[in-house]
Amino acid sequence: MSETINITANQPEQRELRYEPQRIEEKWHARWESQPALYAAQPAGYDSKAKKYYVLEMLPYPSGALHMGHVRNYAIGDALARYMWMNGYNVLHPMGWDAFGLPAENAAIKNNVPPREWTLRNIAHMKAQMKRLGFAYDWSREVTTCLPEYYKWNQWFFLKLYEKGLAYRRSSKVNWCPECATVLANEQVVDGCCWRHEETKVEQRELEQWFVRTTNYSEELLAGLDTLDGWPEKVRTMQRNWIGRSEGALVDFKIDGPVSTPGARITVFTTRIDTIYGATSIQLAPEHPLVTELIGNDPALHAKVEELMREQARAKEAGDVAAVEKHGVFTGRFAINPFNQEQVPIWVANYILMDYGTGAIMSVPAHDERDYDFAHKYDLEMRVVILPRRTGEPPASGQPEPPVLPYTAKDSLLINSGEFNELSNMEAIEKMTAFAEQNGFGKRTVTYRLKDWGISRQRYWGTPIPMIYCPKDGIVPVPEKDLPVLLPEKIDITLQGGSPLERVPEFLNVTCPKCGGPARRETDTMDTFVDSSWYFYRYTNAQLKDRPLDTATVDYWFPIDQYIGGVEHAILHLIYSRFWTRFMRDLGIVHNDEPATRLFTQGMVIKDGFKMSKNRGNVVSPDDMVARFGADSTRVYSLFATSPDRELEWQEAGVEGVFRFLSRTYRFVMRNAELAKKNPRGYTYFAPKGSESPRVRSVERKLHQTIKRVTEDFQGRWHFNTSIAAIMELVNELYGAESELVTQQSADLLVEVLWTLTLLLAPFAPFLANELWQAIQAQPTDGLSVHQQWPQYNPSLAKEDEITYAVQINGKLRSHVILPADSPEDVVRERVLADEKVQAAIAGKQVAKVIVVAGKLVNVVVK
RNA sequence: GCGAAAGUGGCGGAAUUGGCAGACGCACCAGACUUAGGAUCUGGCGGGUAAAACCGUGGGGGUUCGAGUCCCCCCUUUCGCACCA
Repeated sequence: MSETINITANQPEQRELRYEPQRIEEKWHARWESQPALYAAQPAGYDSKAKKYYVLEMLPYPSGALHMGHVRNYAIGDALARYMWMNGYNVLHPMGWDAFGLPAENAAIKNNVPPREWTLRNIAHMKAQMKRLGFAYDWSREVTTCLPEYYKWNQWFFLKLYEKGLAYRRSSKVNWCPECATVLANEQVVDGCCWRHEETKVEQRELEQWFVRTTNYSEELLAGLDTLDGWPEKVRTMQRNWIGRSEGALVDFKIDGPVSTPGARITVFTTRIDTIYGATSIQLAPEHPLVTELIGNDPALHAKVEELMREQARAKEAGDVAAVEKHGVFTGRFAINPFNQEQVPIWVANYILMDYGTGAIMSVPAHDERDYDFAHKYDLEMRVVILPRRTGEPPASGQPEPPVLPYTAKDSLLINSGEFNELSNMEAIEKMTAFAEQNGFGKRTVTYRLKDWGISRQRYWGTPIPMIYCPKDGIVPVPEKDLPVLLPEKIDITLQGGSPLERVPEFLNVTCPKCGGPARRETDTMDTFVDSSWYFYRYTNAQLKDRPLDTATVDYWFPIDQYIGGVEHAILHLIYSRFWTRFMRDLGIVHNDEPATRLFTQGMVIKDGFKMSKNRGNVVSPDDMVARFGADSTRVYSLFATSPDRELEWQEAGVEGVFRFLSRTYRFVMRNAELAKKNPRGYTYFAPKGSESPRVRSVERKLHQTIKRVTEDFQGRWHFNTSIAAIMELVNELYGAESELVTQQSADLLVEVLWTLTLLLAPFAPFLANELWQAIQAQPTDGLSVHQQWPQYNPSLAKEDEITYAVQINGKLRSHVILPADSPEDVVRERVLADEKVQAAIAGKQVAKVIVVAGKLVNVVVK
């Protein structure tokens, strides 16, 4: 690269014109460090009259070093922040660290360095990298989640959750990752494996855990998605599926024969009560509490049920639940269908889940694929109770061969269903649910797939849960005045046997706040997703000592105008933080329902077709790119290679191309900077006097077209790849017209071009833009940055004077005709038909039609 | 299996509403300047042809004066969901 070639080093006049990003960037980096407020989009107070804009990128985990995915994410956010800043907005653009988590403990074990030290060291390094890359963050608002100043408020929120009944403790089957040696939330299990250890199967363990009642907000979290039209549809769909709302009914089936509790029933959940006359068995989950009683003392049955249970557990671990073969066993007992008083056999089946609905279903093999498979295998009765109704056709009397469609269309028709015959499916659901309710054996209900959020983690490096267990008083919350519950510094971390905090007596042993007697502290810590559920509120006032946030300040800044991050957080972080916002709203400390009105999910950065990873050896280091090409080239390439929503294949040759473009830009501006200095900016428009060259007018037009294109990309689809391409085109045009542009006659325009070019570059290449901006000022610019004003375009100057019409004969391109832009249609038609090539092509034929598309094309249709 | 998105030169990608396919960049080729070039500048660059014609946006149909774009069928890739009763 250029630094190895130094031919011009002893030629001062040329040396000046060589683009040396390292020199420029070091210079501005130092300046921004000493005067951050002038060069980062640092917002005015929350009482500012200026319109606010809160742009946020997801905060990183301080793993050690930035990777290209970070750089891309922040390059997008930074471009937007700078653009909004130049448009006069009061811009909030903060950054912080999602600093708790397991890697710090692993590093502690491996390298014998305390997690805190490891984490803070990584933060220092990554922060330096961010600054070197020129991201304009307001570091006075930095949030680091592993510091007591922050996690104190996690604990405070936990106490509030507990107070409101939204945090509770219970024993339950939980997901356990043996690699992490801790519990995982449902959201953290992907295909039966740990979200951090994709190869590690999650086990099921029975443990006492703290849960947060996210399900209290199921309905609201779902309904809120409809208001988020600034979010990608994909993310909204994923959240809808995750919440999994399902309307249906609970129906009680009495158990036939003797039972220990008189009147014992099996309650099933169904969304298809209309098919209940086709229910030919009841299926229970192997863990259903009634199973033990129903199968009595038969050891063979017990063994069989246990086998079913194991099959189900294995299937869950394997992740591919649907592919597992259905098995079941008949309990020997029967239940009574409350609609027709029929006896139906009760089975236990491995495909029935205890944690959805009631863990019991009515099996309708004729209208449900799964039930059909099962019934087919065990030769159970199938009864068709619903048919498509065809106009004019009498109800079918014979029974079609199952499987039948789960028929739900408007023209469906019930049969074999007693008094409900002849109803359509939808009518039947209404009437049969009402019937069940009136007769006291059923009721309307809604179930959700969303579960409460298990937040206990048996790890050290997280927020201690502020709870105390007293032998006398039971569970006692730590009083607010005693917060924060500090993490002990000296600790021996291993991955075995429960939380490392259990082995720290001075942490574990406390006195009960109620009775003063000896008590035990909770040793589990909080899921780190608690930290990221509300961090963006803290940015609005990161120094606040006595409260997590100041409501008036939050009211000013929220909701976040633009949130930017990876789609991998579509469910986890983005559903927890939506919950947390509602929880805070109900506490009365914020007033918005949703944290962010717009969400943008950027594509991944890959290399050689794969995600960058150390194992694969295809990692591209940002430091290396910055050292070789500079921060500006690295940033601009990450925006230029493709549009921000798409996957980006990192190609070093592409970075070189961008470097060349920035070099060309640098040289053009610098070698004309003197002219700009001598001629103050006074351009209104370049009035054509008839004497200037068309090339000069062409530059003026291109200038305005470029402003238009870049501005529209910011306002619309964020296709910065085309914005940058547009600026490249402008620079190419300038090179072609330079000799005609540098005359005193065109000085006004040239000065305008230099200014505009510099301003257009500012959101993308801030170092270079500031350098060039400074170079073209007549006066010293101390205390000012390039981000003064976004350039405006003049539509009439952007318009072409002449238009080259494409001329087609029968849809095939045959000629071009140049005409004045404002030519009326009949003139266009006339001139085109008079064209030599057109004449030749239509000779001897009859012109049937001439289609004129104004400003673009003419199609002559001939026979 | 269900759902969504995407398939364009050697490569990354342009082409918001149907209107000149391949902008911009990479790679490559040629020329200029040079002692030199991996610097810089200028030009070329989908296939095909001497030049045309002609063929070209995953494949096959269709609508239209005109289709990368709209409709139908199919193929491939990526992502999401997947016994949710």
